[in-house]
Amino acid sequence: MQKKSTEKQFPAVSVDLVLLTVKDDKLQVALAAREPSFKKGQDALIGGTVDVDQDDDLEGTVARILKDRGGLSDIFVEQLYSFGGKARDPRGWSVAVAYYGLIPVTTLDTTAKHFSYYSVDDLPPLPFDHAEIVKSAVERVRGKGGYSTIPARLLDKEFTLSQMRDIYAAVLGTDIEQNSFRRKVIQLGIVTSTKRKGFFGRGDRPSEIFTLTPGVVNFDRSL
Amino acid sequence: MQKKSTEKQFPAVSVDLVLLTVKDDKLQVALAAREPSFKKGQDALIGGTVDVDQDDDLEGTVARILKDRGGLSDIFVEQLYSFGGKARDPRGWSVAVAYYGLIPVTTLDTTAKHFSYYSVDDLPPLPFDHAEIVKSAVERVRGKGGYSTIPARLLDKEFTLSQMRDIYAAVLGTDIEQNSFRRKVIQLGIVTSTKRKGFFGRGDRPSEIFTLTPGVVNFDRSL
DNA sequence: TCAATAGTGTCTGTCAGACATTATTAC
DNA sequence: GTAATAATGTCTGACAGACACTATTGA
Repeated sequence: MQKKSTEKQFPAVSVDLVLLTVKDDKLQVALAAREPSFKKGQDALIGGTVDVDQDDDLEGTVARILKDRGGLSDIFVEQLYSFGGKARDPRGWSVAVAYYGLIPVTTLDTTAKHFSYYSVDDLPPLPFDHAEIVKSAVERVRGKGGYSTIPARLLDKEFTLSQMRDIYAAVLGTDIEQNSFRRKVIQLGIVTSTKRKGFFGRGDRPSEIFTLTPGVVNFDRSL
Repeated sequence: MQKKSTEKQFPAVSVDLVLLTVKDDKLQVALAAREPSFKKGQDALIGGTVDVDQDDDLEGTVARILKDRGGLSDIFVEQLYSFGGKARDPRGWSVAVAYYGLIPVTTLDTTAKHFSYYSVDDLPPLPFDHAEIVKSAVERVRGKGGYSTIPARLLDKEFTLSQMRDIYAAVLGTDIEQNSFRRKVIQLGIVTSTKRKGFFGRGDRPSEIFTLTPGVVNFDRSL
């Protein structure tokens, strides 16, 4: 669509990722020091501009950024919202397509070394409208968390129901009754037993190890 | 962010609106004949490119388009999803920030004259990825419809509970039990009685006239 | 009177929350 | 044995769905 200099001007388009994990039983966001000259060095959302030559689509931009900035691939991400206007960046009209991603803390510990982590309830000052973007992401995850398997993306592939419950409690910020949780995730087929037992939990008694049942993402009943 | 000709190229950014209404007890989408030279005249989503000089932000773009194309203002709209990539428009990399809007059919009848209406379950061929965008919008409205007052935006300010139930049934595509619906919307304070009665419904017996209670948007229980 | 829609009363099965109880390990 | 966590049993109140019933109008 871009042709001559008489052509219409388009806004700058970037992708920003709210990368979330659960660390110390709290929902935390991974931030990275900015690399562009503007506000260089300040902790901000992991992001970058769309590259129309390299990227096939917006998801491609997200994947490229995750690879470049953190050496990460195959991360669960979902589009959040697009923020666009002339005021959000002093350099001019811009559009940020925001995504959020969920990643087990074990994956972050073994790969991405360059991130800083902050509890989502206690953020440092962030540039542009990044604070608002984080807030939206947390709202979305907390909102959908009660009736979807999205928070389970913060777990390793194999997990115990105690671990799963802890993750849900951390994401939702509430206590969850043990038996209700068990009944539900088992009855609705959300998890599948591996028939093996292990000590992944924190207890003395070994617990059954589960995996997510493929394909189950939403459930009607609430937690 | 745009400076010299050595500057990075950005994708074209446009806004597309899925304008929905309930007509003949069916959820329908309003389409307009395209004005740009490319595919001119074909029915497509109501949309246009962001104008960095005229528009303050994306919502401003939506408002301008609604005004220009249909003479409409103060319409309920909500951002849906952003579609971006190099393949969706043969002219090159583009980003469409999609919105959906809900409007009472009475408003459309008295103002916007230039739209065509199609049942969302029986769409004509649409350019670009507009069919996919409509599908997303319908999924979103159906999904959120069961536990939010969003479908009520398809009603006039004053309405009877029968009308409201008809709208919800049309949006969700299901029958809704009369008494459950009444109990719920009244108990949860979703509607407020005007204490007046009228014949807005389709029956012989006059029915109580309600308005939406301001501020109530989501409810925990399902329909 | 009847037809049509508005509105109410009530039963029942399901389920989340609460909480008590039993099971299996480490020490 | 005790401490700790895993897993199960069971009661209860809330509520959605179903459906019968009453109320108020036009014709």
